[in-house]
Amino acid sequence: MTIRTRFAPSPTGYLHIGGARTALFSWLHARRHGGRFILRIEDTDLERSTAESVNAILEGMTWLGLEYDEGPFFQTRRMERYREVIRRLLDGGHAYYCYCTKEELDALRAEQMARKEKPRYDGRCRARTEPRPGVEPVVRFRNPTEGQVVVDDLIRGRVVFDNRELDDLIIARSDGTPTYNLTVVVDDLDMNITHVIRGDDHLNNTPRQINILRALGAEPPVYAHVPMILGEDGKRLSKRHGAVSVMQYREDGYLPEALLNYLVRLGWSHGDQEIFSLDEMLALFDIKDVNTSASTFNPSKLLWLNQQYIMRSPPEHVAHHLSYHLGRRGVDPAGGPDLVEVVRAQQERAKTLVEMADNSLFFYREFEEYDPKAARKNLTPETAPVLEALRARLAGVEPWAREALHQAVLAVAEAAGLKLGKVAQPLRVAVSGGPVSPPIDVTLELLGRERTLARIDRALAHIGAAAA
RNA sequence: GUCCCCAUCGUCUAGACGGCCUAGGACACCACCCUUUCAAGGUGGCGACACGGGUUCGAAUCCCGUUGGGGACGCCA
Repeated sequence: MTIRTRFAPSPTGYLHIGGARTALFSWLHARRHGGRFILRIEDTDLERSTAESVNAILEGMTWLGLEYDEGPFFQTRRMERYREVIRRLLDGGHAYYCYCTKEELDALRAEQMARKEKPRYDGRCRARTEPRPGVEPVVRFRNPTEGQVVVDDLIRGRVVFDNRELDDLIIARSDGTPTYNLTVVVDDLDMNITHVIRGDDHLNNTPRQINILRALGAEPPVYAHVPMILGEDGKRLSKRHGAVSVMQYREDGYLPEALLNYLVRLGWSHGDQEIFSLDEMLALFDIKDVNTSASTFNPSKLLWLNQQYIMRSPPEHVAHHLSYHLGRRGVDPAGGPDLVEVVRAQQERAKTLVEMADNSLFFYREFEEYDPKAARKNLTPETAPVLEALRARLAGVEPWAREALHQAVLAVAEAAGLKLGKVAQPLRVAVSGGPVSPPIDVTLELLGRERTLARIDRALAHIGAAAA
């Protein structure tokens, strides 16, 4: 039997970190076993579901590269099917109409809480045969009152629930629309899902779903409940813990592989290995090896991983992603040095693509103003002669290439009796506007003779103006 | 409150069969080295088996309890 997994988000927000990891695990499990990965949008909550969220989720999946083989399927398009199943459950005596009002239910809950009991529906409409005038009924599933439900979870092991702890959950609202626990069961069944890989928060729903499945005469799929991701305060991950939206990480200059790598290591590991290519993940990941305990999201480790990926990835790949950020800054890389070469020069000095883009702007356009501190220290009347000497020397350097440029700068330093740094730093500030850049010879090579000379002139003018 | 789940450095984690663990790696942090800036890199340091009982010749590893944390308890998903 081919393995079929699914990712089933509800479109009430963006694709977040937790969802992305669950999706990754599902995707990995399917791909590793030659199975199929299905995307299903659980949009039965009309109030909160939005088309923008659907797009955001799709966009996030695409950016991460988690391709699905089937879908996206929308639950709102399957209403007929759910109605039919509800009918069947009703006819078979597995479900019944409940005419209790919200007020009654609230009162019941309050009483139970007061008695320190677990609040749950007491089944008072189970035996009702007559409708109650003026009340549109909901449909409740008639949960078994005895026995146990055993979940043999791939991650948690055997978990046993007592049916007495469960109540008769609502499967259809008074307007006739189906609720989550019903739609999930029907869809997983219809879509032949073999492995339900989802968040830990659904573990408690599992026995109910299994009971519905049994009432329908079906065999439950295999379950794997992955532990949650918590924020640094140990609470459920949310906005206040920083970025939780996957697409925000793109905006912040992360490479999708870095995020994926970070996510796969949350709750899973393979010895001491930290870096996993997609192929390695595919070869090594086993859902059974996933941890049972929740883990805390650690932004600084993600940042480190991102830097590792920026350093280790082929420059062409990084350039591809970098051009997105350059574009956001209104820069067209075609108007300057080869972007791939710029990446090569910057690869070891950027933790994010945003940082790299910002630090590379000067290659493509005139910087607005000098970094004040760097200018104050390096563009002074004392350094003016050095810059002039550099200008004269650089004007005639042949070829305009790294080694020759290095020799030229070195020669100026020696002639002035200065250490290399004393010459290189003013030059760096002059050409880049700030105190940081790739090695000076590389920087000059990329910048080109024309721009280099023009910027030295600009720096000289700046010194003159400041002195006046 | 009730039910379910969880528990190794601040964080992510290694830890088959209990002995190889004076508990390993990574991030972060600190120091030093390298260095034309910033980085990268190198070396070292800091730092944990929640607690209490068992079982055993021997427990981070097994059992029980305590404590702590998380989740669920909706006409949300």
